[in-house]
Amino acid sequence: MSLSKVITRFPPSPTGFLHLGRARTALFNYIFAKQSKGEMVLRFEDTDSDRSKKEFENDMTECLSWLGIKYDVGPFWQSKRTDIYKKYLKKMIDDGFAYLSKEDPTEADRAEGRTRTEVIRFKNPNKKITFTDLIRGDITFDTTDLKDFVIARSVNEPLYHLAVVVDDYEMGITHIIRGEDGISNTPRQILIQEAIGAGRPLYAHLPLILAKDKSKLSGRHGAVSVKEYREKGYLPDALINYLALLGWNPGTEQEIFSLGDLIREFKIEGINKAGAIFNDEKLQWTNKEYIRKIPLVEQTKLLTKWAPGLISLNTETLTKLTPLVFERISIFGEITQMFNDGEFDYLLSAPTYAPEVLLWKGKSTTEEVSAYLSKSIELLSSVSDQTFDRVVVKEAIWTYAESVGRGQLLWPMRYALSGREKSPDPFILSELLGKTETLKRLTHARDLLLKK
RNA sequence: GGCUCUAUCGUCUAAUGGUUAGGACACGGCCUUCUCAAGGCUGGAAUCCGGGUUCGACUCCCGGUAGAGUCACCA
Repeated sequence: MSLSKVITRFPPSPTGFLHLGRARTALFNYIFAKQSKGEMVLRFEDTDSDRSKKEFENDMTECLSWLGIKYDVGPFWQSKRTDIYKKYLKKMIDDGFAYLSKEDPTEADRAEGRTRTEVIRFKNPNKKITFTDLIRGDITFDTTDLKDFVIARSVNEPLYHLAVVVDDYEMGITHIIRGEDGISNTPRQILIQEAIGAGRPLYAHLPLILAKDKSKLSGRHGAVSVKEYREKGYLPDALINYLALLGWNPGTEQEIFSLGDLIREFKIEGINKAGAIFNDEKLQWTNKEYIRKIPLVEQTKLLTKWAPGLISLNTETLTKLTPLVFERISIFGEITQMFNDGEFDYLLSAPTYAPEVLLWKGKSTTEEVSAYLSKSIELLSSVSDQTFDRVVVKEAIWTYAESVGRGQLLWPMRYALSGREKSPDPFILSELLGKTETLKRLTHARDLLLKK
């Protein structure tokens, strides 16, 4: 039992937008730190100045905050810590753990612009290293295969492994929770730890998030950044929920977890060993579960946010429309899609259509349908416009509709109101449009048939 | 290729020596129904292969096979 406080870290290199795999790593680090009453450090590993961009740093900070993943310490920038690395580098050289190595650039090196003639290499003791992974158990490597690897271009230009080890040591990191692709980096880093006299943190290597082809999920697989999922209209809580369950489960049949639930119930031993394929459909289902729990007023705001063209509708209509939309979408982007597909056009203006479409399955004649419409107009006219809602409208025409065959009336009625083959039912449409507009559209349809 | 990791329905997973191998997503069918959804009911679908250990292996051991990760003066 260690008495020291748990300190985890999330060390992205700002060379791209925050992607799902890294977000999940951050999530596990955060959850683990929180449930241990510990802290998480944020550190930008930007020693590669060519590839690191401020834009990506900002994206990472924003997405983390959007997801609700908070860091307690930092952020740190490795590019600002050169002096610290320099100190360790010099000591390692003095102690004989590293040395200046004369390099003779090969043809390939020259092609890649490596013309440096001196670098700092680690003096490999060539031994076997065994470390315990919290998820996988003992893992042994023979470091001989690593040769005398380069740890810095010069004392002022440290490379990844050196910077990581020094930082983890200086920042008091107790647990390194990272992706499985970090396993092969571990022996190198342990070697450096031993050289600088740092203790060994505990390791936990998470299974990778895989694409459909079972390879590591990456940019070439399409949308993989948190930013893109945010823009598609996913909820942060749903993304968190899905990501957490990809590779971890509580052993119960519970599928929905808030961040708080996760902090409470997470057990690092419950993490799986095998990589997991990222499945958009399950994510969508998860998102849908969350979307449904949003209060109506909030949903209505969301509706106009994702379909600004609806803003001209009055509040009452929007409020009635909201549940109709939310019962069929999984992500907010579908609202925009529906709007662009014209699914709400009937609310904004009277539809236009060819009169023939009013004949249900072609089983009735123009004369019959116009008569059905005339009768329904007559029936609806007697309904008070104060109580013109879906229940009353249904009551008013139901008996008649049954007598002529429901579809014979309901189909042309719905089509006359919406101008679409797929839409809410005619009763809801009537309520949405109001008595005046409903009668106007039905009359128009009837006249269209008579003229024919 | 070397090293390392992994292996239960199509996918995410439960079952840590004894279950008709469970759940979720997805898919099929039925009900409801003027359409599209939603909802209810329901169905099909898995322990990679071969040896052990054991009264008994999804589970433990060994060997295959397959997949993945990693092998930079990137991180």
